[in-house]
Parts: sequence; C-alpha cells; structure tokens
Amino acid sequence: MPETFRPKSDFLAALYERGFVHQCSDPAGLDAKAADGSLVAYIGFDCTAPSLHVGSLVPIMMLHWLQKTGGKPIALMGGGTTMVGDPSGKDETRKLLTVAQIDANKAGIRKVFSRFMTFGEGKTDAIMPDNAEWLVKLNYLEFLRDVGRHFSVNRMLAMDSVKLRLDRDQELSFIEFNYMCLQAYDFVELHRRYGCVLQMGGSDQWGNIVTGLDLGRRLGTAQLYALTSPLITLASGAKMGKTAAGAVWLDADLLSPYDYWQFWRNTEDADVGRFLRLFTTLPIAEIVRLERLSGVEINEAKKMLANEATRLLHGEAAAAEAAETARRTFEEGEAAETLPTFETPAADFDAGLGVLNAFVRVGLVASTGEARRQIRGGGLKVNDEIVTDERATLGRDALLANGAVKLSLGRKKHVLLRAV
RNA sequence: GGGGGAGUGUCCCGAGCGGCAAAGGGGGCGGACUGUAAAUCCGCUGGCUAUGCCUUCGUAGGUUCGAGUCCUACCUCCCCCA
Repeated sequence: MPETFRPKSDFLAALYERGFVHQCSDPAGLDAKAADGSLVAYIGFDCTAPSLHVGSLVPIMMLHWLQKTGGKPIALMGGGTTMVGDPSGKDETRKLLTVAQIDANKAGIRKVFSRFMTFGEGKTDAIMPDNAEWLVKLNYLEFLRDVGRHFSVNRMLAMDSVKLRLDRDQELSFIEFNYMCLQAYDFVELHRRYGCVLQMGGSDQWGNIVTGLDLGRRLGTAQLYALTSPLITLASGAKMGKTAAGAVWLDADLLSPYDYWQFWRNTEDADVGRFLRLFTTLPIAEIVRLERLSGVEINEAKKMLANEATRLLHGEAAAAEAAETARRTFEEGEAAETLPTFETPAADFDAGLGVLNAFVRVGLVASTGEARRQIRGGGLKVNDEIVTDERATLGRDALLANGAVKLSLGRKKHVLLRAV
C-alpha cells in the first residue's frame, strides 16, 4: 500500500492490503465514494471458454470484497462483446465464436459466481446482466452518431492494445478495433441502469476501462472510476494457472475439487503469502502468521491455502474431502477411496488387463507409447509397486481390498481403477 | 497490379547437401535431491495389435529407387515498388 494513501473505506482498505490494486484512476475520490457505502462496481467476463479458470479468480474476489464491504457487485457477462473479441493482451486475432458457443460458455461461467457472492434484488445483492441485452440491438448509425463521435481514433491508435499490433505488423481487424468502444459503452450503460461508477479488471484492461471513463465524462455521467489488479504470476516467473494438463478450471466437471485442492497445495513457497491474501478470506493477521512459517512448516500454510481456496469454490464438504484424500494418500500412503476413480468391467481383470492400456484408460498417460516411456523412466506404479514390465497384466489378484487397483504416475498423481 | 520472402514434429520457437521419425532450445512429463516447494542434475517428449508396421514438414499434383529438401499450381502471412 502506498505510504501516501491510507484508504478510509473498508473496500479499498481490503483491496490494497490484500494486493489487488495495480492501478486506480483516482484512489482518493473512489475511497470517498466507497466510504459512503453505496458503491456499485462491475467487472466484465468474456464468454470465450466453457468455464472460468483461476486467472479469473482475482476479479471475482474483488467483487466478493466489494459485497462484503457493503457495495453492490455487477458481474457482467460479455455475451455481446464476446461476439467481437478483445484484442487486449492478445498478439493474434481471436477466432470468432458462434453465438451458440457463446451461449453455452456463458451457461458454464454463470455457475461459479454464486459461490463467491449473493445474488438477488437487494441493495447490496449482486446482479449478472449480459451486455448482449443492449449491444445486440444497437443501431449502427445511431451508435456512431451518439457514441462514436466521442472516440478519437488518434487516441485509440496510441493505446497499448492497438499499438502492440501495429508495431509488430500484426493484423488488427476492424471488428477488434471496435471492442474498446463497446466496452466503454457498457460502462456508461451500466451507470445509467444501475448507477455503476467503478469498473475493475486485470491490468490489461486499463486502456479499455479508461476509455469508458472518458466516454462517461463526454456523455455527462457522474464521475466514473477505474481500478485494475496486477497480472498474477508465479514467483518463478511463469504464468499462473497454466499447466500441461490444461487450465485450472473452476468448474468441478472440468477439474475435480481434489485436483483443485492439489493445485493450491503445490504452490511455490515464495507465493504462499501473496496467494493467501488474494485467494482466501482469512484475516490478514492469520495470513501474516502463516507466511512466516519456514522450511517444512510452510506446508501447513499451503494446506490452509488449499483448504480455504477449495472451500470458497466448491464448499466446505468438498474441501474437507479433498484434504482428507490428500492426507491419506500422501501422509499415510494408502489408497483412499475418494481418489479419482474409474471403472472397468470385472471381466477385464479375469482376462488380464494390460498395464499399458490400464494407464491409458484412466487418462494418466495419453498413449501406450507414453506409457512405455514412463515405464522406462520408472514413472508408473501399480499399487505402489514400480512397473518394470511393459507386458505385465493386471489380474484379479491386483485388486486391493476395496475392489480397485491404485495406478500412479509419478509421486503425485494417483487414481483408482475399480472392477464392476 | 509488379518484385521478393516465409509457412517444419497439431504447445511454442527454430535448424534441416535428395536417404529423415527429422538438429537445437523453450515448455511439459518422469527420475534423483527435498517438504506434495524452489533451485540444480539426469532421462523422455509422433501413433500402433511393436525387433515390425502406419502417419507426419501450408494444400494438391509431378520428377525420382527414394522428397521436408527439386518442379508446377493453389492457399495463407510478411516485406518492397505502384
């Protein structure tokens, strides 16, 4: 938190002390606005994927804190803007999605929000409009005359998102060039409809958001504010949330609560404190205590992080189960019943199931070829025994007391294959 | 419209005299060391019913015993001139 600025409002105080603030157009002005307890703010979410992933958690948490400190969050679905595609931070043109894809994605994304905030009709209840509501029916000529005339192409060309493409001689289509105009218009529209005065987003959204402030001023809205969060990277420099296994999805169908818990449990030491602030709601004093742990002890902090983050997203029961599964798997070394489980007909075991295919079937490896390679590298285990023979088969005698075999890839990935 | 250049292992970047399942790097995965961490070191990084077979170098043809490599057409992207 900057020495020169001590927020008086609970909202900004929370955001600053937890590390959510990268840039803010007018901290003092916004603070005053937030302090009187009527702050309405929005964040837009594109519908480009079937679910949100951890990267979106930062903005979601900002809305969470907004509501918790007496404000009204608006989670804007980008059903309309996704039809256009945001060029910000992208060095290539986005593929245009069909309306059907967008709708399907939107449905998947919606689910997550209710876990982080309360929706309803009340003063501080969150709402979730879709900008398709007003963007789809915009009349091109009217839009140009009423809104378009306020945009300076000179200034748009100077924006980072545009300049980057131009400097690199990379194509920037007209449709993408329009994106920021639509987003700016969203902001004004949300101000008119809901009295929204603050737009938040990732740091790559700064230009788009400020364009909205500017448009608001020209169209005579009240003072609008912009606030962006830093891009969250790992201490080791990598982008967060992108593993080879794919994105860390927030949808339980795409990434199980157990795997989600594991994702947080494996946080790098140097990131623990920062992540506890950003991704849990633990009191700062508690976080300070946890992040001071060193050596082996910091694992306690990581478990806390995993528990809290999983609890927020998937609920108390799922978090407790994931924690227990992890404890039994890693600390007791047993095959917990609650490990991710796959089923196969018992007859397969009677006939003798090839190890190679067994590992492919549960998705631990992508092909029998990869299975062979992993065996050569000593990476596969059946019931905790390293597999040495590619041609080994699993018979009924491989089944443990619980009627399943435990298959492992490396030390961390374990699943059960159950005979049914 | 004219001239020049480029598209390589479906993660990315990038070498590639006509014998190539194709150098190297990043990333990723696995192993060792640890604490389910980081750093470091080592191995692997097309598919299969596997001592062999099949499919890969923008697309489609052609030359050749043999084509990522040569020829033709087409597609896409970039640069220069108009």
